[in-house]
Amino acid sequence: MEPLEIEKLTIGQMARINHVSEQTLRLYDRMGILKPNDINKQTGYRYYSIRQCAHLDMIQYMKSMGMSLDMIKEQLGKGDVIMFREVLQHQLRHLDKKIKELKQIQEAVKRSIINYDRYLSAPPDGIITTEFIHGRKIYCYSIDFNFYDQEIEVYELILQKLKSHIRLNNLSMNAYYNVGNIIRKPYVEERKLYSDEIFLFINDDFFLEDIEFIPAGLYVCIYCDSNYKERDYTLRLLEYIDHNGLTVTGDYLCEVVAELPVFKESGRNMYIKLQIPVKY
Amino acid sequence: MEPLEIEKLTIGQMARINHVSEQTLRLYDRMGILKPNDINKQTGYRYYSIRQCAHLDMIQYMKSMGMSLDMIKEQLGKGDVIMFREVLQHQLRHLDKKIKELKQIQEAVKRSIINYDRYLSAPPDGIITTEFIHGRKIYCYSIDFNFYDQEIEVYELILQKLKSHIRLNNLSMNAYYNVGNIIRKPYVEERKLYSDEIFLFINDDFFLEDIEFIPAGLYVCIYCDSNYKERDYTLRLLEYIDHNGLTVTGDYLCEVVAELPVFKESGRNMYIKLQIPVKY
DNA sequence: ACTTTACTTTATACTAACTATAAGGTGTAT
DNA sequence: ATACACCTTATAGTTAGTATAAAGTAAAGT
Repeated sequence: MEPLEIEKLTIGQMARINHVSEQTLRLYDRMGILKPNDINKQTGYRYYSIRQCAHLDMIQYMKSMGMSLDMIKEQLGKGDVIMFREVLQHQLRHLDKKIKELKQIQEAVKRSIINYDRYLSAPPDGIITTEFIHGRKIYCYSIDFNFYDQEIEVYELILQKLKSHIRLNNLSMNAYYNVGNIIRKPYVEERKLYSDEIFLFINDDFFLEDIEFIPAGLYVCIYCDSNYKERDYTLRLLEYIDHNGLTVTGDYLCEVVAELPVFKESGRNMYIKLQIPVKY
Repeated sequence: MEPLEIEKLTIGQMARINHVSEQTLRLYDRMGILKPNDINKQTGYRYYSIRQCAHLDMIQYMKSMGMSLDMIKEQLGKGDVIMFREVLQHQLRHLDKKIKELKQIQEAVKRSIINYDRYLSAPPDGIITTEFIHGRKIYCYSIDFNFYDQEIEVYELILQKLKSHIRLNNLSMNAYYNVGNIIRKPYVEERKLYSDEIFLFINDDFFLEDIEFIPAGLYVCIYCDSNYKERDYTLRLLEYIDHNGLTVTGDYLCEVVAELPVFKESGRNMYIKLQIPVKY
């Protein structure tokens, strides 16, 4: 360790022992947060006193609690002890909020990875499978026309509406990517493509009114790599049911398995799973 | 809701339905992240297709997971599906680290508030009290000279060394503000001010080797609003012990109760509590 | 057709808390 | 005397936008 002259630390020494950069110290000087003890009028060299480390410590401590330099300057300049406590309390609430936000994001990333793996291991496009699917909870959102009467572009408008709805009702955006549409059992039985609802899958810990439960059971499914094909594939699924003499036992669901990164800007690029509950 | 021409959304409409600002869309255009579908050569007006909402969604989704715009541009441009999963995994670890950091800061703020309250309710400077104090854990750090032989300015140098030590050993900076110095029992019994160790109080959940346990017991204490007075007040405490015929039962501790915001840049401004365990 | 209003364009500057660089002056050791 | 480490200021870059100005355009009302 270099020998230090305790009352005349150069900017470099001050920076080194406090683990900040010289530029940072110059910035603090210019901002009036920490002025050097002494400045040589001729050369402009800054000289700090070792005692100023305490001040710098305080700055770093306040900074570590998420305060801005302006706030710090204000607090240090004012010196109101009671006020300082309030600032700390406020900081505490702020941190709480931030941690919650990050945790939500983390949940979203985790679910995204799961979806991704589901996509990678999913049967190829166009294949009809019979699967046992566990019970799920969904939140339905009504639209004022038949989804299948419209051009596929209208899908975007519906999504926008749903997003606004979620925003307005302060619902968590977490579930957003697990969206789908539903055809109620009577229409399925009539072989009629009629849907005026879209839905979101809901996590168990995400509580909300108006949640519907989709029971576990056997489903015939078909996977599909573009929502332009949905209509066609749904008809295939219904044909399969008729051909095999199955009985429809509930609502049809079109579930988005994965929304893929859109590489070309030409529209949604998704892998969807069309499913109808049946019994033999 | 205004009527929208699905294939020719102006920048304002596009901004509104996606809840971003027009400037943001212009920025994305300039950065090449999201180019409008069509630009009028004469007027320069940007026109977006409703299908581009999907692209914007993806951008916001990736952003919500903490990716920078540059990363997003790279990912969208490259279109590597497997790579995307890795990016998500990386993001997950990154978020974990950030959450941990925030929690640590939160702990620090909480302790700071407690210290503050302790300070506000503490007896005034110079008063000698007798207190029962609970058991505590400390981490000691040796220095190579007698603390009391030095000018008080050397305290700063010791703190710097301690900070470096903590940093080098990857210890949590959490405990930093609860620092103090210790005089071992034999020296106290000899009424000699000799200390070559400083210590940090350690939370229960902060595990580490070389932790010492300071037992619970009765202490005579004196509070002190400046470390310039420590020597003097320690002598007063020893006099008090002699005068009342008490027996010293352990090490002397000088504990920093609160490090106050340093309002003037003239040095540390702290409230300390000097304490010696005794029996009658 | 004319005006008003709402909307669009570009360019520039600002935010926060630094970091990086250039061009030039200073301190000290050999 | 000179090499080298260090210091100075000034300027620009970073991120992901926001704010503003000055000027051009579209649409609606009259």
